[in-house]
Parts: sequence; C-alpha cells; structure tokens
Amino acid sequence: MSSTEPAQRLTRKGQATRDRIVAAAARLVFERGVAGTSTDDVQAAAGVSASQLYHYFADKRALIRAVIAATIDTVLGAQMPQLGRLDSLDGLRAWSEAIVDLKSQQDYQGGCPIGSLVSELADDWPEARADLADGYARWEAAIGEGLRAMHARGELAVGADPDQLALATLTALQGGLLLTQARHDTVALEAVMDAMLGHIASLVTPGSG
Amino acid sequence: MSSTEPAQRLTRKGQATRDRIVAAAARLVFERGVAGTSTDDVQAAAGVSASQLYHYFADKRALIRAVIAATIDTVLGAQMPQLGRLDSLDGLRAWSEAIVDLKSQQDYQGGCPIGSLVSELADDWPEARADLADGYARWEAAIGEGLRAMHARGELAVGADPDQLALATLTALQGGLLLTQARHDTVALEAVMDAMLGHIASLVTPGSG
DNA sequence: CGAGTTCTGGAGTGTCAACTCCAGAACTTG
DNA sequence: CAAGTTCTGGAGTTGACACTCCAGAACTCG
Repeated sequence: MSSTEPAQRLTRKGQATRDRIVAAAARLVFERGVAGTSTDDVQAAAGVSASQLYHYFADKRALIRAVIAATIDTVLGAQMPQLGRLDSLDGLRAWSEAIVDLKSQQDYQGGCPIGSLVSELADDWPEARADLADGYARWEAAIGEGLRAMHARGELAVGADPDQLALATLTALQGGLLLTQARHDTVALEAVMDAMLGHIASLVTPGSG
Repeated sequence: MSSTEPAQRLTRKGQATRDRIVAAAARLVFERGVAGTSTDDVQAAAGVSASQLYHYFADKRALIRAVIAATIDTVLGAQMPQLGRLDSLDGLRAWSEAIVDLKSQQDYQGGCPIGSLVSELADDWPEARADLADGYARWEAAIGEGLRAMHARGELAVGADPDQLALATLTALQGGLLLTQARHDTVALEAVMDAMLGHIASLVTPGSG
C-alpha cells in the first residue's frame, strides 16, 4: 500500500505474528478508538511482547496505518456478496437491508469502522486521511459499477448521473451509520436509505427492472 | 441540562471563569477530540490553574458533559438564521448552501462537532450518547417543523411523511460532513444534499412553491 | 551442520496525563 | 465592617503509556 515501511524480510512465522498483531489491534481500535487502544492492550490481545510489537512496527502510528488498511479491506470484503449485485433496485435494497441487519446484530455500536477512523484521525494526520479517502473511493467505485450498468442498459434516466448517485448513496449510508451509533436504533439509517433508494427508483425508466 | 452537578452557588466572577473554561475546552475538543485535549491544555487556553478547573468540575468527564451541551447549543445556534426558514425548497437549498460554504471556510476540517463526539464517545459512555442523541433530536425537530408546515399547506404530497424526511435529511447531512472531512472537499456533501432535496422536490405538489 | 538473520522475553526508562492539597486572596452578605 | 463562602496559585502525587535494550532462542539457507 505505497507506505513507508523498509519492507524487511519476514519469516512465515514472523508474518503470522505480524498478522496477529494487526488483527488484534484492528478489533480493539474498532471497539475503543485509536486513542483508547494502548500498545499494551494490543500486546495482551495478540499474545505478544513489547519487543515483538516494535520489531514489526516502527511506532504506534505505523501500526495504525496497517490497521487502517486492514479495516478497509475487511469492511469492503464483508459486503462482497452484496456489493457485486448493485445493478438493480432489488440488489440495492438487499444490500441496504443487510447493513441494517448487521448493525442490529452489533447492538447499534461502532458506526462505520472507516468513518470512525476519519473522525478521529483525518484532521491531524494527512497520510491517514488520504488512506481513508482512498478506501471510500474504492467503496464508491463498487457502488458506481452497479449504477453505471443500470444506466448503460437504459434502466436509468439518461439525465441521471450514476457516479454522482453512487457517491450520494455512500454518503447517505455513512450518515445513517453515525446516527445508528448515536440513537441506538436503525430508524435514521432506514429513513435515509429509503429516501436515497426512492430517489434512485424515481429515476428508473418505466417498464424496466 | 438534567445533569448530575450539585449546583453550587456561583459568583458572577465564578460563572465567568466557568464559562471561559467550557468555551476553551469546547474549542480544543472540536480541534483535537476529547482524548487529544488534556486538562493542562484547557487550563492554558482558558488561562486558569488546575485548582480552578477542578473547583468547577468534578473531573474531566464532568467538563466534557458541559462541552457537549455547549457544542450542541453552538451548532444549532449557528444555523438559527437558516434553520427557521426550512418551509420551502428555496429555504432548504439556502440552508444547505450555507453549510457547504461554512465547511469551505473551515478548510474542510472537523466534520460535524456533534457527529465527532458521537463517534468518539457513544460506545462507551451512555450518558454522553444520550445527550448527543437529544441534540440530534432537537435538530431533527427544527427541520421537521419546516417540512410539516409545507405538508400542512398542501405543498407536499399527502403520502409524504415530513418527519421521516426530516430525519433522512439530517442523516444525509451528517454523512456529507463526515465525507467532507475525509475527502477535503464538499463534493460528497453537495451530492447527497442534491439527492435529498431532489427527492423532496419530487414530492412537492405541482403548482405550489 | 553451521553461519547469519530473524524473532522473542523481560525488565526498564522518561514523559505526560489526571487529579489532589492547602493556604491565602477575593468576594458576598448581613 | 466582619464573618462566611467562594475562588485561586502553586507545588505535589500517582499511574499509565509509548518506547528501548539486550541477550538468547528459533529459524533459514547454503
């Protein structure tokens, strides 16, 4: 990921240890935020010593960079089943419902892992902000792919801009996840996704879908 | 605001000192987050000593509770000119544009002060989460007032639910502010507000507005 | 098998954060 | 003005946190 690491050689076992550290750190950071996660906490959760952690990462910031990359991959990966089928209203609705269900299972905690990192890090860490913005760009592109397919098939009004709709949909989703965290329910998330998908539906050409 | 303070007597000067502390803390918290703001920082910014800070607040959490209340009042207060006139499409557009302009002036930094606090505090501090959810409820109600007025005047389709639209609009705005912080531009914010206001416009009964 | 590299345990260091204590100054009120 | 309360300065305490050091174990590769 175009980072600053000197890319040292890693033994198979070393790679496993490093992965274990990142996975443990990512889980803790999602639960408590970056500032709320100490390197001691990560060591305990990953079952490693301080020297191990600092063998693989120059400092806490380097670890958090790795956590950011892992988090983005996890978030996008978790949606893959749904994310590839966003080229119809039914597909969009199924995707939206899957996210609502997931948040209910998570007791409405945590918001979007990417969004939480943005909120904590973006202002005073430009590199982290750029990594996270890239993650959003990948997400937006995946949504845009489905909408562009609909548009190309003539199912969306010619005047509609599928890329702009994709960005708006992702943005609405982010707001919905934040309000879910604040309200401890999915009412706002459902309301905003209903509105966005309703808006898209109003752009569907009659007779298609 | 329905808090746990014993409500001691405050001298006029004492009140001024307390206000100075809260104002300084609120500014720092907006810039650096709660975890990134030390009580020493607040003391320096407010020009007070440690004993003063702890004379007015039992601990840091009590101070942050006060910061939350002040932040909500500031955010809602700052929009008052626009927030009272959301009973027309033009009013909604003016409000949206004012927020876009504000974020440009702020160099796309900071997101929504309320949203940032939600992201940092909601999961592990129930009282703070409830305070912030109340803030959102006040905001939502202000938007709903305008939309309900339009609905009552027959300018919105009878089937439209102004309260649900208000919640969706606030939620979309929150997502837009988060993406503004991530992307360092207002493209996503404008896209999602365009979509939401376009959706509302499609519910306006022909011949009105 | 043996030399060179990677990996790990454990104990330690310096800094900074939240919070405390107390005595005296400033203010309020009768 | 006097008694009582509120307010303030300054120095101190305690704990947590990021990070370091070094010696030895484990691993790789010819």
